Amino acid sequence: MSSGGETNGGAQGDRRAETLQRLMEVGRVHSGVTVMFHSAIAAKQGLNATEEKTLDLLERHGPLTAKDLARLTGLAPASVTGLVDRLEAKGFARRVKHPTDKRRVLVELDRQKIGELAVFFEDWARDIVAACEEFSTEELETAIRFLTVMAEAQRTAAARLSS
Amino acid sequence: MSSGGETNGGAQGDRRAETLQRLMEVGRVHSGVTVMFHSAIAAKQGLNATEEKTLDLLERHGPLTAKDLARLTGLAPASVTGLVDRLEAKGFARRVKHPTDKRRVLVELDRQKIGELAVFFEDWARDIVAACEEFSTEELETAIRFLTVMAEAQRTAAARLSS
DNA sequence: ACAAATATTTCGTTCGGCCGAACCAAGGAC
DNA sequence: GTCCTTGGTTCGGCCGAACGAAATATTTGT
Repeated sequence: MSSGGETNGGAQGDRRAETLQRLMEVGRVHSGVTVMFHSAIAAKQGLNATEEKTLDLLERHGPLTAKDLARLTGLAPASVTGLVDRLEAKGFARRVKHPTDKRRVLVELDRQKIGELAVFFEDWARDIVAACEEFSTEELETAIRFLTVMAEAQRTAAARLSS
Repeated sequence: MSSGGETNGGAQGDRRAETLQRLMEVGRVHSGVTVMFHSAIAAKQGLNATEEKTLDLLERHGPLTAKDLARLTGLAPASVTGLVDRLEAKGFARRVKHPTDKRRVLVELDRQKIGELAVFFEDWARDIVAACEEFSTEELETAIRFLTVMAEAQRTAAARLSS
């Protein structure tokens, strides 16, 4: 499938370089739009960046204790209390008793609420699917592979920056 | 290139549906990572969301007056003064005299500073290019097309949400 | 049983960023 | 020239969200 062969100094190399150039550019634009879309959704539900991030953490890890959240978000314990209060007030999460340790508080997503939220994505998803019609299934497979690789690269880059 | 043909009720349709399913999933992950990467960069330079957005506006529109910025960001005029003060203090933009109207203030990017900032992206860009080696040039062209289409869909979705 | 450790909340404070109102210029109309 | 409008800034106040320290509740260790 892949071409490889970097040592080619001719017209093919030029074409590839030019393609990469365009890819970076369109990738930049795509990133910008993605961020905008994301923050538009957040704004729509009255969530700030911290709350958004917390919901993502809960999505990925399942229920977490306040201490875990403090660690993962980088907030002080006292701040987590307020954060969870807000999420509860808005209906996105709730406190539940820890099964064994009564000191701890588990915070879990309100699946119901998250589900309702999916309505926002519906016409977007429809647009996406419609837009995909101009791609063959093989091309979509390529896109999947591509997005996977890019996601990984960005993840490591983000980690590098945060350290 | 494109397959079309939706009315096929057999195995091919199943495969395509399943592919779309995976595409949505990997797209979701990619979006999340993109947002993280973006905010990691912003944090690294001590920029908040508003400042980030403003730099993006200046990037896209070129120099803007304070009034324009107020309109485009949705901030009150008084807030724009503070915003531009911060951007100036951090070296990302500067006030310049309006050529004809002495009342107005043009805000323009500091290209120098933006350039220095590109250093942050360098090893990231290298990773990207390296990661692209496993794709043929045709596949990259497909990725470009795909990203372009997705960007457009997200742009309209974001606009729909914001209205 | 009691002391030390652990998890979370409460309380009081601080800080950043936004706003409205008042306040200067600097145009533009008459 | 005078007056009104327009573009920006200054000032004072406000609010959300973060913090540290102290308080509370529960578990663990001896």
